[in-house]
Amino acid sequence: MFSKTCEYGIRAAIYVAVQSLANKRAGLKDIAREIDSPEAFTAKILQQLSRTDIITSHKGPSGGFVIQLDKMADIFLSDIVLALDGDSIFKTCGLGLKECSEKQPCPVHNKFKAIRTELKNMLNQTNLLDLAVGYSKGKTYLKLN
Amino acid sequence: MFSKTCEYGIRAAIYVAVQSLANKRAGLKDIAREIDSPEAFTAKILQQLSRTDIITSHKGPSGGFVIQLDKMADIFLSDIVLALDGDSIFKTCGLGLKECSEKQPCPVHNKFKAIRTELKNMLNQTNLLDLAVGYSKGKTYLKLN
DNA sequence: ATATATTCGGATAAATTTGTCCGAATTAGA
DNA sequence: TCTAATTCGGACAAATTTATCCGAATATAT
Repeated sequence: MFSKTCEYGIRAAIYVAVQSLANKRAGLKDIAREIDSPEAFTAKILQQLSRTDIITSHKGPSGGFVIQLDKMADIFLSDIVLALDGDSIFKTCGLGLKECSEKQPCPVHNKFKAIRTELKNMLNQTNLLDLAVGYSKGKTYLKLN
Repeated sequence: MFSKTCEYGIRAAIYVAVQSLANKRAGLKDIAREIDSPEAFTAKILQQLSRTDIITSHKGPSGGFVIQLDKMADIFLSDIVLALDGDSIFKTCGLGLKECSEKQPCPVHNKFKAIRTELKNMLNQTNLLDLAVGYSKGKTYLKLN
């Protein structure tokens, strides 16, 4: 469904959000440990999320990553997916046709459209604040225990 | 969503079904041309579909690939996906957690579950016969024109 | 029987994704 | 100001997916 980049990215963003809610900066090492992801690779992903203004980074001692509290409810999964995987999951034909449209549909065009619409809606409606709160309450997990 | 292997595989299977409905064998070259796929790669995929008994192959002159007419309505997209991509799309956690379950759900577990269920249902309900008939009627396309 | 057209299967190559390494830049704190 | 902790950015490496090549096996038709 999503690339590894995107999977790690979403998990990292949730963890950063959680820490931000507690007014703490999240450092790379902590993040990688808490979401069980490769550190250097995660660093790259955090950079991307930083460049796309989803998270804020701070260099130097006691540096780390933060998500602005007032933005948190307005950052949706779709924003993260778009930043990391691009819009292919929202647009690309299920059978890989370069041109697939109402006028020239692939054999599964309409059946896929329905599911993609649901996926799109879900990603557009799920924000980081809710995900972070759920995790903080111990209801969800970001790695296996 | 699907791998290239699976995209080509579904398109190839539909084309073979179409030819089978017209009581013709579909040769590799024809298939690759008509679905716009790399020939040698498509050959590998057809082999896999043959080994998993989704299509039948015939060697030698005027050989090629066929789908039994009486099986066609009972071959579903899910069968092809399973044969080529395995069951990961049906099972794997949306955020890549190795253990993700009701007891220990990732933050998007339930939201993904709903969509995956719809996808699963769709793949389980869509058979090759219907797809082939739609294509034969000129309603759908397997490559860009 | 022989020639020919085809699929089969193994090895290999190219492209992409995933992941690592390391020095540079930055910044907080002593 | 100096040191140390951190992110940044570029180059590189490994793994996986996608794709190609070619000889072997097989079957048709002459």
